[in-house]
Parts: sequence; structure tokens; C-alpha cells
Amino acid sequence: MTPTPQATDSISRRLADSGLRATPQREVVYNILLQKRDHPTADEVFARVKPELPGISLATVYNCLEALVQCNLVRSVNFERGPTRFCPNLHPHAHFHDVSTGKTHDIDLPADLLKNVHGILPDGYDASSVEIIFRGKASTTAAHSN
Amino acid sequence: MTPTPQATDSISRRLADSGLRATPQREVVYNILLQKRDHPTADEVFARVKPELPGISLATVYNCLEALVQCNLVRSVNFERGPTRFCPNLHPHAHFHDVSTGKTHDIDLPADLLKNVHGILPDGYDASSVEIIFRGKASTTAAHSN
DNA sequence: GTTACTAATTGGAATAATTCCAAATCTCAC
DNA sequence: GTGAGATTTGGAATTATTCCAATTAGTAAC
Repeated sequence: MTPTPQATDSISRRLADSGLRATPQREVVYNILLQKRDHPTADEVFARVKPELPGISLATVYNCLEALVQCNLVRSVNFERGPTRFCPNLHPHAHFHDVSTGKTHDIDLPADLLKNVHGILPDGYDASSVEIIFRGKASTTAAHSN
Repeated sequence: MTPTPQATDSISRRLADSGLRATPQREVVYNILLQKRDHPTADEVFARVKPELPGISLATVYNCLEALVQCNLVRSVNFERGPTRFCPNLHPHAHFHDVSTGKTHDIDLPADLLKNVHGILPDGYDASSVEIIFRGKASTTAAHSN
């Protein structure tokens, strides 16, 4: 649950690999995402970062999130209509959007299923990524993560 | 490819089933969606409807689309960031978003795969729907539909 | 360590998509 | 035909995001 000690190192490397610099703003934004994995919006990230970096601007938060997405440290998710949400990227996972709580849960995506899903594509379709989004209700016992 | 003759009947019934009225605007909007299944945005639908119904407003197009979605005649899809897109709902299908052309292709979703996908949900998660969105490139030979 | 170059940040303005609202209009049931 | 409620309309308002120009910060070469 606490950020890993080598997080700062890894973010530097990852950013550098994509030709981007590791700035304090980017590091703080990333750590905020790691701290509470509830798929926050850019606005929510902004609010959480401000106490730590009072001078930061919303535009910078957008920039940082974009940079983190670009270097594959973070994934962006879009549910219908609303603002884009962000999660630090681990292993392949689907998203379950609970319509009664509004919360989003990560659902582990087994490799073989991922393969089967790609298998439905006809010849000539070359998918670089696939996003799977469930909508429904999660019982309270299931709703521990968010 | 041409709208089915009984489309007007079926839309009336479907709307009524959801407690909604069948207005000329709703019928025209629905027929427009049937005529060209290229997943248009609300703006695009507006542009296509105007020649037929010059007095229609954009707000009404949004209202009509919402009504059609509500009674399950139409499905709304959201790719990252951009505006919501609409398709007349047939059988279960995934979406392939071609990043080079911007076009969206329907991908047939076999029942057994759909079942497998739902199978990854842990106990306590009850999904009412699932959306599968591929991103990538389609070869020109594959890209006949849009 | 300066210098010079480029990237990143900032705040505010601008844009895009959608929703809200109040007034006019239409529809259906009676 | 009248009345209640649904629908449409146009414009204003909102939300999320992007753009922009000016400043600041980081980096590499000397």
C-alpha cells in the first residue's frame, strides 16, 4: 500500500526511455496515483497534489498525466461521458464500473482470455490494445477495492 | 442497407415499452442511424437530420439519442476523450477503433466468448453489460465497413 | 560554473461536448 | 375540445480539456 522505495528510480528510467524528463511534479503526480488507486480524475489528482506542491497548476497535472500515460506508467480509462480517469498500470486488467457507487474496480485479466478476446478479430485487424469495461453492481462484500 | 419497412413500427413499440412517445424527431434520428452505420457523433447526426427536419435543434438530437439509447434501440460508445458515438443496436458486438483512419468497425462477439469474458468476474460482481474496445490498425482490405 | 538550448510549468483564455432551463408546442386520454 | 404531462427549442451555462505565450528549470558542452 505504501509507495515502493524504488518508485522514484523507476519513474526516472521510464520517463527517460520515452525521452521525457523526471520533474518533481511528475514524480508527485505519480506517487499520488500509487497512494490511492481509486481511478481519480485529473481534477481529483490536482486536489491531492496541491497540499504537497502548492504552486502546481491544473494544466501541469494534465501534462504530467499525459507524460505518465505516454511512458506506460499509467493507464487512462474512459467510462461513458465523464472525465478521464487514471490508474497506475500493473498487469493487464479489465475495469468494473459500479453504477450504484460510481467506483471502479480492477479485474484481473488472465492471459488466455486476453488471447481469446483478440481471437475474435477477423483477418486484417491488428489491435495494439483492448479495453474491457463492465458495468453493473458489486455486492458490498466484493467492493473492498476501488 | 435500406431501412427496413417495419422500422417505424418497431421504434414506436420500443419507445412505448419504455414509456416514451414516438415523435417524428425520434423516428428521423433513428432512421438516420440506420442509413449510415458509421458510428456518428451527435453533431454528425444533427447535420444529417437537418435536411429532413430543418427546424430541429441540437438539443433535440441529444434528447432523441438519449431516448433511443434508453429503449435499447441504440447503443452509445465512448472512445478515449472524444465525443460519444452512436450505433443502432443489433447483436452483441465489440468495437474496433482504427487509429489511422479514425473509423470504427463492429466486431461480432460470439456468445461463448461473451460468456468467458463475464467469467473473469469474481463472486459478488454482477455485470449488466460489457463493452470491448480494440484500438489498432485495420488493413485496407479489412476496412470495408465503418 | 557559465552559457545556451530545449523542455516543462504556469495561468488564463479558448474550445468542444454536453447539459440545463424556461417558454412554446404537441399529444394523448378523457 | 380541454387539460396534464411530455417534448422540442434556442440560448445560456457547465464541464473537461487544450492551447498559448511568457517564465522557469534542467542539461549538456565548454
